[in-house]
Amino acid sequence: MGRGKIEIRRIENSTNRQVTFSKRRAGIMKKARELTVLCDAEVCLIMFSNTGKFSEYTSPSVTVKKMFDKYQQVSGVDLWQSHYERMQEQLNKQKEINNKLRREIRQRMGEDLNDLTIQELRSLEQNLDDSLTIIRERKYQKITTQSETFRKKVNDGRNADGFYGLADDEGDYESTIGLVNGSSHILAFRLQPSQPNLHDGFGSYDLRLA
Amino acid sequence: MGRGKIEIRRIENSTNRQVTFSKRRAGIMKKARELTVLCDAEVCLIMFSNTGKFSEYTSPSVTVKKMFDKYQQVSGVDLWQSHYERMQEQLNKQKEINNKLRREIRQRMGEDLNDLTIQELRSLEQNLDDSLTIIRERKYQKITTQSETFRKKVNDGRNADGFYGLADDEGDYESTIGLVNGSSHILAFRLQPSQPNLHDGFGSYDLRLA
DNA sequence: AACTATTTATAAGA
DNA sequence: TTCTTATAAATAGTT
Repeated sequence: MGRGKIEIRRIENSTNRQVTFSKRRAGIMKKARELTVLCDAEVCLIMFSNTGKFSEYTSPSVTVKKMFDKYQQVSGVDLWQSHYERMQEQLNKQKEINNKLRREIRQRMGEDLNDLTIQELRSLEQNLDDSLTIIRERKYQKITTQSETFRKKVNDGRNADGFYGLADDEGDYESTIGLVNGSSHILAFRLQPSQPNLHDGFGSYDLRLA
Repeated sequence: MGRGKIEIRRIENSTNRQVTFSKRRAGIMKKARELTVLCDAEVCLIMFSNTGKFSEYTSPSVTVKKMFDKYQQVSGVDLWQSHYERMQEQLNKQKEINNKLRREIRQRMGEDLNDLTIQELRSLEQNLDDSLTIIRERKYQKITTQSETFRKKVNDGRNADGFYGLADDEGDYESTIGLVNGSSHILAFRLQPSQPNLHDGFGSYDLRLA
């Protein structure tokens, strides 16, 4: 459609090619626009010239992103795949680590011990024994500090009529603990009071489900 | 360009609209193809008809995905963002859970106890004490079973010349355990021998780094 | 960037 | 749908 017929093959003259691109780009964009309006269609046209120049037309009713999403749906091609897979892999690794940590904790609670060898059981026992020593020490240390503080407070105040020994204070704490323990939830002693939003749909903290 | 001139406005007759879509779709695709060849351009054309029928043309030198990637680069629009963010969020949640689990384990090892109240310390202590009881029980049970098996094996064989008591068997296991313990790595008792590929770049099992 | 001879696309009809 | 064809539209080559 012009002064002469042309073969559909690459235009070797660079200037000519550029000019033809401009003309035909305008033409095809007009066609896209017309198709959109006449036929109530959704059209997305993206072009890069030889020289990297970018042009696009998208029907007013949609966006490139929407067309893209739609394209994925109908074509079955998952355009995210490479991005998605990489992240999915990371996620799976995290979940795997998660499961191992959960198992670790379960074993430290005396569950899930069947696969352990006697050596491992001994090692675990020793580890727990050592930890228990440290924790007891810490507890006593804290109790002592706190009862000191309490006694000081009481003595400093106007009613210096009592003496609060270590045993009595321990008794007071005992009753407080009653609110916390008794739950069989594995993380009860730490997570339940202070971390309310742990159930996120990816894996709750119920380690028995892991 | 036809028997009569038409206005560029939605064709109300549905059949007509369909027919026109078909014809013009063929036309625009031909144009896209010609533009690709003549001008050495990259073209991506995606269309959905009124009725949801999908058609596309992509220059042979590229793919739809490449075109979209390029589109993102030049347009600045990040087409993956929403997907990416959703996954990133999941990943962060997993990491957070992981950190909590790691802390849980650290505390069960007697570390990171500073933030715990006395009640929590007591609860932890009790929990560890109970667990220890269970683990000891399991260990003795396993040792007994194993020494029974061993004794039976020896007695069943031709040299029924010895009696192996519990203490002796334990002694044997003791020496084997020597290979496992002694490591201060937190998961030594379980993970080191059987899970070699834990260091994945996202966070090693050294809980002290968490 | 305009012009215009010509080719090409397509609206309407069959 | 597909083909036909009169006519509108696009555009190659030119200025």
